Amino acid sequence: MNKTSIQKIAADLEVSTTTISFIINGKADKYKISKATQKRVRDYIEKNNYQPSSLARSLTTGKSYTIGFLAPDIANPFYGQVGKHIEKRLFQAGYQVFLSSTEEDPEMELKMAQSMVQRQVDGIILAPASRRTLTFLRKSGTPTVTFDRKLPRSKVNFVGIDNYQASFGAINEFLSKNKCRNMLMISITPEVDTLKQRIAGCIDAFENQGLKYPKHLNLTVDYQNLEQSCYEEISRVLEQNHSIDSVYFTNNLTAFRGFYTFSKYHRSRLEKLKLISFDDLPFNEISHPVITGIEQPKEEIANSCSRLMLSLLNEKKDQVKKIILPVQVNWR
Amino acid sequence: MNKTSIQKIAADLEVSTTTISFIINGKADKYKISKATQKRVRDYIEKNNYQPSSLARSLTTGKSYTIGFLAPDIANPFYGQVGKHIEKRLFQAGYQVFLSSTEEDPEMELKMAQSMVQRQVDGIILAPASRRTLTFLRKSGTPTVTFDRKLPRSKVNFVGIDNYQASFGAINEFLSKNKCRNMLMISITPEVDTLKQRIAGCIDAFENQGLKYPKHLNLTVDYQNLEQSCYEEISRVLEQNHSIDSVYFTNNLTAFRGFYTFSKYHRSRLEKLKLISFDDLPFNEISHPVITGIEQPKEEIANSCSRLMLSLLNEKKDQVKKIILPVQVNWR
DNA sequence: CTGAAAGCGCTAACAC
DNA sequence: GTGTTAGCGCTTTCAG
Repeated sequence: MNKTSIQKIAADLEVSTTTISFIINGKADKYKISKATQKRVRDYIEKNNYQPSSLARSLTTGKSYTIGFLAPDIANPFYGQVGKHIEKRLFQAGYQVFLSSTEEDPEMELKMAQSMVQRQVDGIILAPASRRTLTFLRKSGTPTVTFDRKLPRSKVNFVGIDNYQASFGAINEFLSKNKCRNMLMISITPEVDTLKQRIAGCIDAFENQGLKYPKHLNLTVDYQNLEQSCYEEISRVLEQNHSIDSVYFTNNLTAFRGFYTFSKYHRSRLEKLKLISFDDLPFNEISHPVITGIEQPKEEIANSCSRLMLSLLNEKKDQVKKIILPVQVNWR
Repeated sequence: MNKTSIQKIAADLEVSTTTISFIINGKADKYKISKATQKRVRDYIEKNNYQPSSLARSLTTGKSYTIGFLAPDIANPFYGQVGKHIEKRLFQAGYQVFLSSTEEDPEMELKMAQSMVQRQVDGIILAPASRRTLTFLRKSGTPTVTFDRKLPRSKVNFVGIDNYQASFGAINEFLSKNKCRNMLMISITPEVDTLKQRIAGCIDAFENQGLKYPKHLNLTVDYQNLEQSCYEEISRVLEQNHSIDSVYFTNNLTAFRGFYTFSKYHRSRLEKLKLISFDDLPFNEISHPVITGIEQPKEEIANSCSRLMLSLLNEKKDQVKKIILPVQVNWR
């Protein structure tokens, strides 16, 4: 059992705790601990499977070498990938990352953030669902990097894309390429700025083409009840409107579930539609029909978040950075 | 900044640390702290945004109320979902879960497990990639629950399915239903027992039907290089063999990537095939053709893991449990 | 080269 | 009802 402690070793080996601490932390040579002592200590550690307590260490040093990662849903391909890459990156830098899903719930998010702060994470990377969390983090003095979502007028480090521009650009080009006019747009409840931006970008792209976006085709489905809600909304619109010629899924959730609905219940309509989605799932490539995808640079986002966090941690400059990365449209 | 401590409050408010500790930990009434004092302390805490240090608390109490979760890949739908549910469950029980991806790498897995033990997690739930990690965990005395993968002859708590039986049952029924004889089987490098069991189940199902499984159709693709490897292996077999009538994807990775390969490069062949996969992705339902899925009860697995862990934590009985859950075949 | 000792923030047995 | 105090396991300054 993990009862070994630095004191015990000290007692058993009749050396002082200092000596052991130095050896464990690679300062043995610096403090010129004799090779013999070093070996004795190392052997003992090896033999007794001793694991130094990070807790105690963190308590003394004030650093825990842990980073919290909060996203709405770790099982979502986008957040999952970003999280995984960040984890890998920071692990290489000596940090352990704690991933958690907030389920898009402000209470939950705040609680988790608090819990992490209490555990003295050195920093937090998050796709914020609520401003309260951010306020809390600022007050607590925790180095924070946000990604994916930018809350209007908040002064906090950010890594992500320009949702408005990305959406505008892609839809603009889409409209030039295809003679589509009646574009169904499917979004989840757009409390988050991200989705509002994407929707606005689309509408403005229509305008830019001298068209007017048909407002009744701007659908919102319920995040908590995606399958059912998709089915109802899509069916409703299809019954009313026979001239839909294209669909814009504004994120990967609506892309999959929306496509699913069409595929299962409105297959005949599907064939004739031009499809485009924000976020690009591997699935987009082999669906029938294929779906053009606006792809976020997940790995780049993860890298930037990691780098930014590390620089925050090391350099302590509290200048706020916004890193905006380009998207890539995969036309199909 | 987070410099407030219980001592500081004590000094400022001229009460003792004990009093504050009791109030924070909900023992105020038990120890009959006066309402007035309680209020003063609570107000102070509120106002100064005081966050008690879990580190210090854990150090004293020996409990950290954290659980580690290790899986090969959090971004994989199966592990991601299981992880997410466990997280939710245990969070309700007052525990925070730390999810991490091991990338199927024994070194990495061990390192992460060690790091977690050093942080004094109260327990670890993992889909083990290597026995070393398990040995380490046993030695360290950390309550451990494994899921998904069972290492032969290891005495450790386990939650999962019977891969052999599930595979056998499904393929057996598949063979009765469909007149298939030439079944391509696609697996990733089956170092893990899980996949070996699934393969064996399939082969025995053939035998059970009085058939002999055509060994050259048992394909193995490279986990690290899935896309390329799938392409090469599948193409190679298809060139040699024109009578393939069905495909068995032995996990969700080969299911998606295998289907992808067929869809992109061998579409014409795909139409005539009967498909079945271990693990059932939402995608299976709307692919063309559809894919029958052997579905693991992800939520049940998560629940059982959580319950088992909690009972380990509370009851301290070290009797080893193996919980085997049934699968469900979604015929399509 | 090594040891003594203070202190990180909190809990809880024991005192008053 | 509230205070005192001894740890929890580690780091690190200061002595020797």
